[in-house]
Amino acid sequence: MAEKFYITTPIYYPSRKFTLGNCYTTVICDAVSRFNKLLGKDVFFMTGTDEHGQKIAQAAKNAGKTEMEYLDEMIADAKDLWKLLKVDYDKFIRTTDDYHVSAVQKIFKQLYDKGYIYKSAYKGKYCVPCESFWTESQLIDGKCPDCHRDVIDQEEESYFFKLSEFGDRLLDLYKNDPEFLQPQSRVNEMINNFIKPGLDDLCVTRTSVKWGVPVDFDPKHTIYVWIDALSNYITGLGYGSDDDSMFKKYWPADVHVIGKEIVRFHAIIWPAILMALDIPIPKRVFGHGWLLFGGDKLSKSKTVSSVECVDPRILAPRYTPDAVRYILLREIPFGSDGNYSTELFLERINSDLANNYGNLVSRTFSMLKKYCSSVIPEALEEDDIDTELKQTVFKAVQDAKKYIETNFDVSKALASIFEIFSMANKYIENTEPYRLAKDEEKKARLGTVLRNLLESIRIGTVLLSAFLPDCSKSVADALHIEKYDYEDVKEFYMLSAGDTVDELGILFPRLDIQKELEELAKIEENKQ
RNA sequence: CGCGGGGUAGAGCAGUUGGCAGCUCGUUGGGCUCAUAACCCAAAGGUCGGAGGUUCGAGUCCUCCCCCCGCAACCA
Repeated sequence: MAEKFYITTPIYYPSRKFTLGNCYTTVICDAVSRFNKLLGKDVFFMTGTDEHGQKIAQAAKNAGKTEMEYLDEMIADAKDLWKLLKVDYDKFIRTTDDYHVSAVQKIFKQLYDKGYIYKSAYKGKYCVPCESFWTESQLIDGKCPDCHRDVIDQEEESYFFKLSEFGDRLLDLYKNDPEFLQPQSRVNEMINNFIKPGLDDLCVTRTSVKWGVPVDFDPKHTIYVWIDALSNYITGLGYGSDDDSMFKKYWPADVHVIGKEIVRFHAIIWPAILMALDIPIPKRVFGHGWLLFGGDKLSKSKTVSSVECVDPRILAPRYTPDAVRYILLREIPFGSDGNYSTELFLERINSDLANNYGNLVSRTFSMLKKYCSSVIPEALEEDDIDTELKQTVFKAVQDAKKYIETNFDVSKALASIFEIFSMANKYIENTEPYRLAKDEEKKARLGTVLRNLLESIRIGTVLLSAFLPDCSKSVADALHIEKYDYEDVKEFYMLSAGDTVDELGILFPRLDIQKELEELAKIEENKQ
């Protein structure tokens, strides 16, 4: 039976439309998911939305809608976005789904029955008009950060989760399984900042927030974000429902991919909840860096400069979904932050997609048509230079797998694949097929060279299918590649000699960057 | 002294256990002509944030200082 692989994005909060930052996390997961499918694994990839809480209720009210009307629209938009970016998830969970709500109530009851949840009082600074609690550190000049009015000390009856009991077990977890939290630099941050000073119990219900899952045995309490949202990773598999076969099959998760801002919740609170429930903890938590936009985090809370156009809904149709996926997957180094700018995006399209990959495919197909009537030739010989090409290709194949499997390092994996195309471009220069074509006696050599090029393109393209599904499919279709399988990229000469390849258009037209920047600026102006 | 990350060529970044400072893009020059003014080769460009120290030798180890950025517990 195929090895299983369960990967998740966080569930996003739809209080605003999703940004490129949400796309980043999701596209990483999609690429890792697709790559593991390529490796033959039984993959389950889940994403979704966290739909409860004050801000959703407020956003719905502002829009003059009921919560569900508001949410259904936001979720439709989110799903359109994932479709646009070719995100091939297996399940989309909404925390308003019935099975999730009832499972969360069961989880809450289980924790309560086991003695991990108790009733007490939450003390905090309360803003009456905003109906919100704030911490000391959130206050601005001692006033409410939202409306800037005075806050009062207020107590509220609440249930608490005994997080404080799990410090030692969490330390053991990090110690015994150093791979658990990636990148590992975050482990120290967790230990020094949170565990060493001592964990406090966690307030897990609110009476002041109505839009949420009620505690079934004490309905004036609403289950607050932690237990509701984090549980999605297991309720989405049917945990706490009548049919938990998916849970049995796929849990524990192979990886939760998250942004670094929520590492704490996934490396401390979530494992503690699972420990309390006697459920195995996920194998890995990967906290990726941020897409920085002119030095700032590309978040929904900060306004994006109007000169720059960063809406994936505009970029993907204009420059292809693959191009958007490429910049997201390639530009951010493993575990740290990466810079995004429109200029960089356009330059990457030109240098990597158009010049390197697109042009390689274009010139190879063109020569094949001119010199071989588009018929795939046999490779009848092997020179040193051919061996060198093959070695580079095989190394890239291994490296791509290694980077994905050990670190989810999509950026380096993609760089490895592009090594193949760079090498193939050099190979053309060094073998000069256009010169061989002029000499009838060198026909066999010409055939070998073109065949080796086609095979390199085939291998690179199949690997690329995990990252850039559209352009790779065009190339694969033209070459009549039917199945995408990692086993097939470990060998040369898998294409059928004598088969005729199809015509293939330009994959990525070269862009005039100045002109595009001006065009995008115009689009941005018209939007306002 | 709260914790952590970072300061390396015009830009974005790599630099393993200390051993000739690298990569990509851009720039400049040359080559090729199959190709999307693409491709290939070469060159220019860095006092590795600053000051001390250890060492035969420090981007790398130690000390101090400066600058940038996150986190700091209930912000989804």
